[in-house]
Amino acid sequence: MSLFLSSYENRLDTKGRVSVPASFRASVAGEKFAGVVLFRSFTNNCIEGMTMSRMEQMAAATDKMGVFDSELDDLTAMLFADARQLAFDVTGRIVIPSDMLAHAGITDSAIFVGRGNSFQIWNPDAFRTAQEKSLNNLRAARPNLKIGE
Amino acid sequence: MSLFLSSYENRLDTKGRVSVPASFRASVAGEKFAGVVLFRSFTNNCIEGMTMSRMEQMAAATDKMGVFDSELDDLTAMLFADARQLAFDVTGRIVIPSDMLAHAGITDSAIFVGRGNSFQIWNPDAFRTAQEKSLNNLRAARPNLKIGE
DNA sequence: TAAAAAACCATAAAATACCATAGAAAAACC
DNA sequence: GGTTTTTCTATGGTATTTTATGGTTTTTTA
Repeated sequence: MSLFLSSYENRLDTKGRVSVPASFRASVAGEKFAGVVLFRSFTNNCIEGMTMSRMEQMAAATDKMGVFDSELDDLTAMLFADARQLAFDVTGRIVIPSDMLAHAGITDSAIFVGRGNSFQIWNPDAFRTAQEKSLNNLRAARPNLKIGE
Repeated sequence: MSLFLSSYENRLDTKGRVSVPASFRASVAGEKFAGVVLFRSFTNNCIEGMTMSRMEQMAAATDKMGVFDSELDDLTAMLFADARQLAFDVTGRIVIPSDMLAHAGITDSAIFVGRGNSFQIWNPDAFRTAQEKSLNNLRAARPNLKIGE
């Protein structure tokens, strides 16, 4: 799987269909499941997206914690119960379930935002506002990221 | 076996028949037993469900515990004595035994909840309450799940 | 033989596949 | 380098299939 990069704004049609950006589809190409897995973000009013194999990695991780371990119980409950697997149609579109659209406040168009190993889907205006805020936070905080050791 | 994802609410008819969600049936497709194994959850008022091969994995896992471990006695009693294997009918329905329905408080409709390598069956209202609680726990705890090593 | 379980049949709604097209991007060409 | 041709992408509409669900009949079993 190659990285999900850049942002693409696409329109939803009357049936809620929306094209997954071609570049994102290319990132999924080669996976055994030709589509994506979506779930509602816990932290933002947006939708989280990833490949099925990444989801399977998470399932494998929970197996290592013991079947009756309660620690990750809440997380896996939310993650798997809320997740939806959506296959691409012939032209590379998916239908985003209405509860997810509601959660993200998406109506007629959505923006797909690359996040490396995963991506997010936002209401375009909400995304731009959030980006502005992130930028201001960064300017205020001046994070001390070091690349060289 | 592919993952059990998402949640689906289905109705029970007068004979107690209920459709197993198509996507869950797809997850079972290819297994040597065309159906599911159910047992009463000991952590929640719900029903645990999985494939037969997953059940066999659990049997293998119990072998790793001490043969005269008293915990093992209780566990195997619940796991294997309580378990029922239910085959799909032609349209993909099963009849959930009445003692299990009683344990989960299910009457006229049930919600099938994906949990990755397994799934659960809940009374819909009870499930929504439990999910709400899980979400609140998550927001309070901010779990730090790492996929990459 | 009566009751329970399984197999069979039917259908409306929802999901999915199919077809078509205009514009944008990429490639080929002069 | 600029122009033409081709390919690809996003998007719209229609047709087909699948799914969930109800009811009836046949078979099993106790």
